[in-house]
Amino acid sequence: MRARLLDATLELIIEQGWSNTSTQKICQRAGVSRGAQTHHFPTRESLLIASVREMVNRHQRHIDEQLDQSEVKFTLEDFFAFLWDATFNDDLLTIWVEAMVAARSDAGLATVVRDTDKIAITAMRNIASRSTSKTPAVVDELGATVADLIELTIYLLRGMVVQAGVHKAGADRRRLFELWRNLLGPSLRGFS
Amino acid sequence: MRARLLDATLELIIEQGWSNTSTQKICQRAGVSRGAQTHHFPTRESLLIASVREMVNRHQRHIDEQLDQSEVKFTLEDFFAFLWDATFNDDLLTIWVEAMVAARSDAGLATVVRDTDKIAITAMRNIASRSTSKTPAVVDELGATVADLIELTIYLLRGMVVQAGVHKAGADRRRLFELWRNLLGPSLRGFS
DNA sequence: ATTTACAAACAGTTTGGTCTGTATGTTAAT
DNA sequence: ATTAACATACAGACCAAACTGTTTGTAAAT
Repeated sequence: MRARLLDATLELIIEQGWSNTSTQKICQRAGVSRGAQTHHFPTRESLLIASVREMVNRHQRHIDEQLDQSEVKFTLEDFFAFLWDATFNDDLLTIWVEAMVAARSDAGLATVVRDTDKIAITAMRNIASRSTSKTPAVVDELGATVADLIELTIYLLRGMVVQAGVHKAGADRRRLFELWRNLLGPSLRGFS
Repeated sequence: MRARLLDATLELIIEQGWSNTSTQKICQRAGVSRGAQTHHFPTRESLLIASVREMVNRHQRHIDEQLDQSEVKFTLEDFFAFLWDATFNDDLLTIWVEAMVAARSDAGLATVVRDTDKIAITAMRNIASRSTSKTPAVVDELGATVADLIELTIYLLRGMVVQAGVHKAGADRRRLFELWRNLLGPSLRGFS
């Protein structure tokens, strides 16, 4: 029942956006009474936050499985492919951007988002470290670290997600992302 | 009176976000009766859209002035500095991101945003062409064009804006952006 | 005299949160 | 073994607030 509520919430955030996701719509879609909802989640905010947390957790578990599987061979190519998938073959980042934008004008939500965001970014770093050599220190003469490049890439993808919300066609985005990966090539060479 | 409404609208979008910007609040802040508001802008959407248009136009005028002034000396460094300013020393992009995210779940708004977005991006391209040599064709062996690099940069900045909404501190963002500029350097070398 | 600019009340809907009620346990006492 | 006390999970009505859009009214201007 909790699960049904969380699922319905995520669906609605995707379809109608953060602010158009009301508790009433959620209950209707989940086939749950409003009473049951308030029992499990006394406020709207707690429900939305819980749903986002749930999604992040699911994704995290999914990642862990995938990592445990491939164990050895995990190149930088793989890492970029992974980032792309997580961004555009999944609604994770769309929901996350919705949450971040909503958090800008909601102090309570902002603290939650801040914390989860840091966790997510360091998770990315850890994944990347599996595809690089042991010490992810300075990479090139510019003073860039692998962490920096990952952070830039994440920002880029977020910007692309915002764009994708309006311009559905994505062939060009794909090309641009590969271009970016190639631009990073020189800085990352010697690592993979 | 129209102007007062538009100003109040933009202020509220900044402070409280797109969806929390109601016509009532706008009227209250602008010191305008609700009757006057409905006279000039019959629907909420028309008012919000008009305010965004107004902001884009103001910015455009501002750009034109600045360009007419500097006329000759306008390097790529200048261009990146300009982009940074337009992004973080101005609320333009914050509002624009709010609009884009809202447009994802509002078909009517989406068409407006799409059009304005294309105009804005080509405007950026034109500005950049003032700092590059005449033919902005393929730049390097990767097949990147100047337009591609600009588009990537705009996406990056959008992602950073989303981030900035939650993490106010921006020293690190500044550093990352300069790193980005330097990464693009090799591809742009020979142009400025 | 007719259009324009503004004012203000109103209607209808939607919202989030509260409140009361009910059914199903579960524990503890006798 | 039965009863009393309490907790949990759900249902649904209710409410005050906020919202958008409409409508009616008024004053000024051309």
